[in-house]
Amino acid sequence: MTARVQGQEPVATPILHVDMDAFYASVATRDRPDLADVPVIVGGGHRGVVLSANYPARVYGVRSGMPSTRARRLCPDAVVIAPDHDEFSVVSSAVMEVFRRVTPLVEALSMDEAFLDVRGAVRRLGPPAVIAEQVRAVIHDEQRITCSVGVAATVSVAKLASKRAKPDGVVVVPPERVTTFLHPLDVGELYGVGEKTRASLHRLGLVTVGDVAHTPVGTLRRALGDALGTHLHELAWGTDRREVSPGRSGVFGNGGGDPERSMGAQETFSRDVDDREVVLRELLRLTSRVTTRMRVAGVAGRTVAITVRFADFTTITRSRTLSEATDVTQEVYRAAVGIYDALGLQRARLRLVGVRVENLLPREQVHHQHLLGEREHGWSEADRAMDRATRRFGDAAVRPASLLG
DNA sequence: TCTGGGGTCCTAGGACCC
DNA sequence: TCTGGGGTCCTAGGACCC
Repeated sequence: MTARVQGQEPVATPILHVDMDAFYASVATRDRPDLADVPVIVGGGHRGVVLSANYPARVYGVRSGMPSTRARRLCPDAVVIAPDHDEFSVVSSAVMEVFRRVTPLVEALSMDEAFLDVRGAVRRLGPPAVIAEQVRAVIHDEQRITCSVGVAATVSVAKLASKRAKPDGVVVVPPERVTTFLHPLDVGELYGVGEKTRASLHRLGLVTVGDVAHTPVGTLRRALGDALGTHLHELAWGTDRREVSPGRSGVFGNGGGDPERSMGAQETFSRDVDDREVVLRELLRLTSRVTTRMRVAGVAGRTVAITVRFADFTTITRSRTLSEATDVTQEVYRAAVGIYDALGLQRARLRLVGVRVENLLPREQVHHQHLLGEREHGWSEADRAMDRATRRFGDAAVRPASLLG
């Protein structure tokens, strides 16, 4: 397949997937040459998980997402560093800026990886593989961290290629070598295939990507559902046509500015909790965190959902849709408490609670039927006053009375 | 002292409407 | 005395990704 743009020669492999190597660990140690060859784990507080492990730590089997207790057992000598999220976002922004110097067609998938469509840059900068090396050199010079790049005709193949390139390399997969590249891979490598789906596929006797490719779509759809079945078959042949979309990052298909999104916050208690007052205070904290972010983003939402995780790790979510979208702390909190009380938990031991607001839309689109002077209006004013004070005096300056002390 | 926190999308069932 | 069909909204849960 070749991509064409008017006035430009076709480019066989216009898509780059750039992925930082052990991003958090690399950033955390870039000023610590003494840690270069020492196992390093970022994250992993009390009841936490590993955010990132450098390559020396990975030798011991440490992986990101692993419970920190297990990681320390595997590698007791590892240096554990607390994450500095502010620094991560600064580096992330700088890296994304490097990408945008190459092309405006950049889709950030997360802090540390992005797709680049470079078909418009080849005249200026050279073939995609050359661009890939330039990007790597610039990031290394400016940020002192390494990254790996996959180069291919499609985003899904580019993503798999960057994994193959790790660490600190480039892999180009030309169109004529796509199936040769894909088919020997384990099905678990495909984007969207996790533990459960991999197990389902294994039960069907499908172990490699090639196995999936040579299975009728109908079989896959019956086993995995319409969407996933169809999608995996495309991925297995490298025929997925999803474009790089600079707007939003979507997991499946091409989203293209879909407004249906959510914002939430959740927190694991340092010790399991069975006291209603403690839970409610936490719900208020989390709600306030979420609604503050919503007001900054200029969005409101109609559906309030809470998550409750019990001591045994079973997790439930319950939601309630309001008649009107809101960004008012007290309204979201009232809904959250209503949902919580409806659960009727009698001193159950809770590990975590969370609050999420869904069905977000731009605040301008919320039509207010509230009468002036109604209570809601007062709460909204109070929120905005809090926001202003927070901006001027910082987070600790202003908070609901029940969160004091 | 196992198992974070921020998200997205899909599925399935029930209610409700035409 | 046998059961329609969509379509949309809402809710709950599950799977997945980084």
